[in-house]
Amino acid sequence: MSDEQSGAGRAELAKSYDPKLVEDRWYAWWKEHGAFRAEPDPAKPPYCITIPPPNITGSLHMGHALNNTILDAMTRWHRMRGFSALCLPGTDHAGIATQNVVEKDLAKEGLTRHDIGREAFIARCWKWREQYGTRIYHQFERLGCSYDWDRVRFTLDPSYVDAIHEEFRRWYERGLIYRGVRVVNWDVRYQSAVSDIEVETQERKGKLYHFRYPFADRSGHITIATTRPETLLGDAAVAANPADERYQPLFGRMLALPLTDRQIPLIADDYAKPEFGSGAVKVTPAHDLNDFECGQRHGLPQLVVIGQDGKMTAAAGSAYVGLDRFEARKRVVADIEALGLLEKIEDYTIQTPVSERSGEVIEPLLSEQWFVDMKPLAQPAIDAVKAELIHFIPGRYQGIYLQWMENIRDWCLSRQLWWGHRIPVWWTEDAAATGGNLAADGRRRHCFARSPAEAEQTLGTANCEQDEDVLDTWFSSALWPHATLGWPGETADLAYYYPTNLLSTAQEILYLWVARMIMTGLDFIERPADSSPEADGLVKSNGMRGIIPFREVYIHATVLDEHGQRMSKSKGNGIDPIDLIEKYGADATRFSLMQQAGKNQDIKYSEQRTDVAGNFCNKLWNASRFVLMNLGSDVTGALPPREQQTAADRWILSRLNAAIADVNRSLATYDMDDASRSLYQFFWNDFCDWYVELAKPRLRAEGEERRLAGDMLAFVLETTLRLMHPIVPFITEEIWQALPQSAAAEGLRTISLASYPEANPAWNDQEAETALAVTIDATRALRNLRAELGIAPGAKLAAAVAATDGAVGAALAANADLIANLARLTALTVAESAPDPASGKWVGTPIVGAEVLLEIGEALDLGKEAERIEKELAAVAKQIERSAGMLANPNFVGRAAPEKVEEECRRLAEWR
RNA sequence: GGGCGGUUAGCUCAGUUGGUAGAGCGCUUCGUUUACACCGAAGAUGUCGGGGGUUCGAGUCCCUCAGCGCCCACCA
Repeated sequence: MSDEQSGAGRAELAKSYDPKLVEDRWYAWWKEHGAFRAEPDPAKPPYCITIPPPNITGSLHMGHALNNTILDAMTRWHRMRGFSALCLPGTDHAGIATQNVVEKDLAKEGLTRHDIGREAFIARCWKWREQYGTRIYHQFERLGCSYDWDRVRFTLDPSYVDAIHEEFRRWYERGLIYRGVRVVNWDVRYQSAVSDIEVETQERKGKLYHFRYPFADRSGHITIATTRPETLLGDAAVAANPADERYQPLFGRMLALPLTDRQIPLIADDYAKPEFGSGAVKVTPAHDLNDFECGQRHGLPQLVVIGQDGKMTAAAGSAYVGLDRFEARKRVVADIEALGLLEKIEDYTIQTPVSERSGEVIEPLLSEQWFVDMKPLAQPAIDAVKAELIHFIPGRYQGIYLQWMENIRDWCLSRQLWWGHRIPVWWTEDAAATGGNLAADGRRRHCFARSPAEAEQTLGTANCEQDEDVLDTWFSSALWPHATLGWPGETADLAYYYPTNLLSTAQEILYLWVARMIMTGLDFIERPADSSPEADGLVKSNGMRGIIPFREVYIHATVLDEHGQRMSKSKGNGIDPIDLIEKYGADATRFSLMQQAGKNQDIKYSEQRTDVAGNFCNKLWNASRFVLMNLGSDVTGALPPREQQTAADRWILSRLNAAIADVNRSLATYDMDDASRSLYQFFWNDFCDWYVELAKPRLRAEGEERRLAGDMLAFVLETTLRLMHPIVPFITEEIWQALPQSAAAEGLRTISLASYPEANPAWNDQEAETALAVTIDATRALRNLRAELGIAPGAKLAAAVAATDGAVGAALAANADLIANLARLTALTVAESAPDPASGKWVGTPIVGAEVLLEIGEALDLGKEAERIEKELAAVAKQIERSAGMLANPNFVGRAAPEKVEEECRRLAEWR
């Protein structure tokens, strides 16, 4: 950084704070000087966060802004506390999302991916990623995130491919990854399977159709109900509950399936619920998960009548083949009606599965896919959380996590896409092949291989091909914490930074991502049980300890718009954090987010809050400007010795100490709202409103007094800046650089590497707190008296404070300057002699431990004074009534804690 | 159908182990005291969603009802 930017020797700071002149400049400087670079350092404790990698298609939204501010604040906090703090950034290749944008690009040229072929398409994806995929990094920089950009990772990096291969190989060889024919969630638009957790259930208005299925011998019929008539063409049976007396005599009889020439049996299966409709349900094994399972129990045929393209297959019959599934639905209903088999149609609310990515109605479809057997992986992940090796914050998410993990189902891994990690499995139909595994069809063989050569070697034939599918994107993100640190290599980073400390994310990916990282971490990262701390993981059957990926999981709130609506592109109600940064600055944006980031489930974001946070930054700026303007060359910012401190000095140190303790405590528990509140109140109310005002006369003094006042101001301000820095990094750096203490900094001169304030019990000062409490109370009471009595602003009257409490009296006696200040702050004069209330020239009002008196003399407006006294009397009478009432209650006196009773006695005495 | 989180001033939200309800914004009235009008001073504003219980005492603990939101779930 050049001299004119360094701050030292600056003539004068601008009158109001302009983040634009500050933020980009400091970020560039931090980056250039490697302020956020982290290296394993045995002399320091490690602190590590691997940020949730945003999709390369993504741009910064409010959720990112919230989360990354939390991550950055935690990183900066630890870095300042002497940790080797690494916050590792990266992006996710986002299979479906990226493929979608690239396909849209192609569509503009009138092309589909099939026109250009797999290789060219993937090349286009890479090109797109180079052009747009790193935009979000710059946005993180705008936000002030102190990430180590030398370690940025992408889920398709060559080293990441190694990690994927290792993951796949281990699970494949253990038989956890298997090939299965199942009903999967089929996304018709992408023509790919999607996982259960990427399917969202929406309530949609639909119809419930009641059809009659005649018996094959024409001796009557059975009525069934369905919401998906087109699946009738694939029916393999009708089921009724075995306990259902209506159907008991009929089980085993055959029905003539309408619109087809097939006959299907009436079977008994308790999946049919007698109370629903007629109690009989049609069974379509290839197009419904329940029906599939039912079909397996009864050995029913699996007839696929809807194809991967969402159109009816040949198996649906010549009348329907090629029709879109929804068109076929209409046709089937019409044809059933024409046959006189339509009993009725009811309006019905259908729980409709919808693909989160495409918005298309999911088609349950029988297909062959790769799956992961999750149960053996889930168990350690359950045990580790139950053993509290991983903490959830807020704690309620532990239960939510456990409940889901205990009911986990197998994970469909394969996706029929091109952009992603291609499945490292090779197939052959070569009868001469001997290696690998025999597929279920008894014909093909498959094996794991990283390359064609490896496949050829394992299978024993060159006549083989790699699996066409790619892996679910979450298969790669599941490895994020350890893969970014170098796994499967045994790197220094992995040894030092793993397990990481914090994973903070949105609640909707608790299962999708968090749970899976826990499973992969515990499964893949192993350290000798005797050398690795118990808190890092669980001992496995092989005697090694499996290591957790992170110690704490913080689930942050969802940012909603000011009306409580989810922000979405389609509603157009989204707020762009970059717009906020442009308008109010990154610090204001961060501070307002932190103020709202408590343990709440959602945040209704209103721009007004950012505006207010901007005012706070301006206040910080101006108070700092005032301090800097009053520093002489003799001011070093060193804390004056205690005997040279005034009561106000000791008071502000006492308040500062409370704030330091509070902020540290709050950050440790992720109560970012409490931390922000403490900073705001300490700085604005204690420091600006009182301390700076009390310091003004001293700053106008000459010599030693002025220097001491300057040292105190600089000391408190500098400490406060360090205390605030994790939340508002830019403005604190800008001001800090201008303070005398920064010149003394060792190493790289930046607040981001300065030490974080720690609570110092020696600063607690009850006497100073008492002295200042009475000063503040008396000032307020006198101002109030002036206002209520309608005393003109210019009128100089005498004031006095008479202590009614010993400690208050002692504090006042010991600090004569406080009374002088009080007079200045209320524009009154100090009474020269002890006031004589009997003179009738004085009015008074009680405060805690004292009475304040104002010599009003002939200026007294009797009407206003009577009004004021009446109001005061009423308030006191109410207090007395309450205290007396409580003390007259034998139950209170007998059962309440003795100190509570005493407290009421004291109060009553005081009011009287 | 299960599970979870809210319901406190006009608005957005804090309220630690039960002991006289707080902040910011907004509102009213003053104020050009050379850090700040993105400011300062003073002030008004609450049956703490309803009902019941425990307790000397409940915004805080228990039960119940209402209403809002979120997550999970294979009922045609």
